[in-house]
Amino acid sequence: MRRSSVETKAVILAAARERFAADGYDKATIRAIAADARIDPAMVMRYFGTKEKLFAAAAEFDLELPDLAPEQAGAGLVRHFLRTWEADEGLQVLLRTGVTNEAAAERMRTIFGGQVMPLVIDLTGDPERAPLRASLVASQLLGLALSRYILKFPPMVAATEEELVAWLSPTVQRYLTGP
Amino acid sequence: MRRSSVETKAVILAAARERFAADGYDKATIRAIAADARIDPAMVMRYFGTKEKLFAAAAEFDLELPDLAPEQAGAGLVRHFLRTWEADEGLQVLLRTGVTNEAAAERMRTIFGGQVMPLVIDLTGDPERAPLRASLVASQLLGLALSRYILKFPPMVAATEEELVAWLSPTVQRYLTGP
DNA sequence: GTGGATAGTCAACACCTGTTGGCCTACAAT
DNA sequence: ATTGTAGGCCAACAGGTGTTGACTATCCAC
Repeated sequence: MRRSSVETKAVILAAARERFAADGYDKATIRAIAADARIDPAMVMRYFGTKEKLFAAAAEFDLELPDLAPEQAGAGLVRHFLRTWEADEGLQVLLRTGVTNEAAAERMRTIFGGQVMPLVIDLTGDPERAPLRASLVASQLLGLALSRYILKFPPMVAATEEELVAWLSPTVQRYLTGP
Repeated sequence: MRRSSVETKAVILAAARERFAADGYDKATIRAIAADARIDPAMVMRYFGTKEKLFAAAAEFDLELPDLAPEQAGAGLVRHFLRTWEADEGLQVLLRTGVTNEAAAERMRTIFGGQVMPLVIDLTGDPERAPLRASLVASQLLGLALSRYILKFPPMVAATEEELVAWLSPTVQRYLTGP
């Protein structure tokens, strides 16, 4: 079969995102990704050069935080995070591999540091405690993702979005703006 | 050199715990563990049979939750968790590999489900919501470990034990006994 | 129709993995 | 001193990994 270059590249990237998200960096082999894309492993190298570059492309990700009213920032963040996680595999890719891969961990740090911190400063006007506040928020949000989507604690899997928002919002709100 | 059988086995196990804790299951190779223990890789197989069995031995772990007064359960849990994490590599081993390994994830579920849930029932007398409460506690505690020890968010690394306890206790306390 | 570019395949490479069996070698009991 | 046992090492296996280069097949422009 013969496809256009950009089409094939997109197919490979989609397969890579799925595999990386499901298995992490090491277990997601080039051969498996190529098989998913119904293509020869050599094509993956042709289009992306190296496994690391393919990973970098697959882990492209942006939190895209919306504007949030100060008193609803906690609830808004939790809800936004849950939906982003389910809509975009990028976060899952990063978490699954960030645990054993320093480069992915670094990206995680810049994503949360770089995107949540400005929100905190905007909400509190206090740049000094903003880094810690942002990290606390990240700790709860990533703990949520870990227990619900990765480790799959049954009660977390069974909970509805609204239940989780109700339980976690006060926590996140306090980390953002509380004493 | 010649050591006693039990001695060598202990040396191997110690090296394995370190390697698994630092690198996770896949990247911690038998050869690397053997090199750390200054021994031939074949010895590892001789004493533990297989890599999976070696991992099972290295991931042996118990939370050993203490008795906690109801109104200090949150603070007590956070402090106990932090100290356990730093004293025993078992938790780190489990988290690093549970992210990409179903067997380790299962152990994680039974450890937190099986040990935190009774505490919740004891504190609240409400068995119905106990599983969700325990999972929420786990989400925050594991999120703490993830951001501080694995992803190494700088503000979380820099924070003192007391600061972290102060920030996280209200959260954990509310998950345990709050509305 | 013919040429050249471009999508795709194949087979092999060098390396690393867990795992195995045979071979030493030091010790303790006889 | 001899022997049996148990700790330890070596070399190799079979399979899987990322990566490479030569080769084929298809399309489009002329």
